Amino acid sequence: MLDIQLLRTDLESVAARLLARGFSLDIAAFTVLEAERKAVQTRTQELQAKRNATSKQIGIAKSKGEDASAILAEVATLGDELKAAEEKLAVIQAQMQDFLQNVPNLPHESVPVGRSEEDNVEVRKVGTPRVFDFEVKDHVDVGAPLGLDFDTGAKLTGARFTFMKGPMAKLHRALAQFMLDVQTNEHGYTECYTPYIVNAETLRGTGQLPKFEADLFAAKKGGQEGEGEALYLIPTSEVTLTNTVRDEIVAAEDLPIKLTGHTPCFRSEAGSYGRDTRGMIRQHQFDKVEMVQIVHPEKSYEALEEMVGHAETILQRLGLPYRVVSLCTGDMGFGAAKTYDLEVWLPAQNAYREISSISNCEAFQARRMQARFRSGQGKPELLHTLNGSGLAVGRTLVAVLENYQNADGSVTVPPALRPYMGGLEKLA
RNA sequence: GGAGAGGUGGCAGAGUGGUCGAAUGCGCUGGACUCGAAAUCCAGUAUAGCGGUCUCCGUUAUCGAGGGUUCGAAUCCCUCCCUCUCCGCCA
Repeated sequence: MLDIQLLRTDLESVAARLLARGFSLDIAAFTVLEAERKAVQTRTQELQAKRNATSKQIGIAKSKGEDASAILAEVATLGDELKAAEEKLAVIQAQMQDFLQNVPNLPHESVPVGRSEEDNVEVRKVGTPRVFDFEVKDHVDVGAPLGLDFDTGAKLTGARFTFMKGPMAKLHRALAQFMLDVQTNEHGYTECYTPYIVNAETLRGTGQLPKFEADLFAAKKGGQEGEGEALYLIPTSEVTLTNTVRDEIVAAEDLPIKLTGHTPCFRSEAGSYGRDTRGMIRQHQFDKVEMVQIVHPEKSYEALEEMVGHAETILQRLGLPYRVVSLCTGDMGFGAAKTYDLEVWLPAQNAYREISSISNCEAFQARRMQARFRSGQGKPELLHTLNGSGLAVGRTLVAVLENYQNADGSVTVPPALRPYMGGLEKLA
């Protein structure tokens, strides 16, 4: 959520900056709503003040044993107008809230301007794609004999669910543990175990709601019909890790807060049908090791670069070639002020594919969450929040299978993972 | 799932219709005392919003959340959420 103060004072330039990311701010609607708000709020508060003052006098009169009926008659006429004004104000404020909740974050000045993926800017390329002396198979074909089973996933649940067995399941677990160990032991993140099901307020905090409900899975208690608050499966543990500071005022000394966790992620991704239908690139359920940092506003861009490095470490240790891309204004997510994607080399696709996305949301989420910090005797200030994958486990598995495949159908275990695989060097 | 008790400021805890944004204690900040410290004393100490003559003044809202009764609600009524204790069940 943007600072409404900014919209009031600098509407035109906010609109211009949002246009760069393809969002057209309804200036007229805002202006009308804001004018109405001001008039109704002022009037409402006048009436409330009058009511409060009069009621107080009634109290004083009665306590002295005086007759209060004259004052009582005076305030009696206030009721209807006050009630109408309060109701109208509530409607306007709800409309304003709804308006603000649907406006995306402002892009940072360093973000390249562009319309789509095409306009993203490559920052650096690391590692050299391996040259194969045989015809490479994609991860579906490499994985099948090793326990990567899409048919069973489809039988149990439906399309875009995967079942893994034997070496595949073990490799998957090894990857997650390796990532978690690096982030906690070497990069200073605190390991967390979080709920996989959250309430709507939590999703509003990080910006998935109200705008992106169609991308989520909802859950209800067995046998329950409609009643009760809706709960949702987390689409990423950014949601749970970031919301730990919702409605909190943390001490400045406790910053930065660095959290990590390994969780499944559930995404219905309505609208992505037809894309990446083969294999486990795009699933309704996948695992991810997430990094979240909650920092002082002045430190957030420093933290962003640092987090990109934390994610890169994983790829480097696994010996996977990748590139770092700075997303353009048109390709960034709703809450991000700046985003870097890490794209890993997939030989079967002969392309780099997204494996991590690291964003600085500045105060966008913090404002929604009322997540603040206080230094000394100062006023509470909004924090900055950052999140990034370190990394997506499923896609990393895909990358390992494709990059480490051998002519005989076996897959070499990257040395970094061997301690997690009982020293195993090859999957066959 | 059954029975009961609760949710009040940074914390503890009082307040069952009226000058209550809320006693008191602790904590914290400033000051006095002191060579300095402790102790003691004095003062201050929530958040958000709105308006203005905008380092200040005025005003509104907030006592788990939402609704209701009332001129007036922390206090009464309804719904929901959460916590605790005991029993049951379960991993």
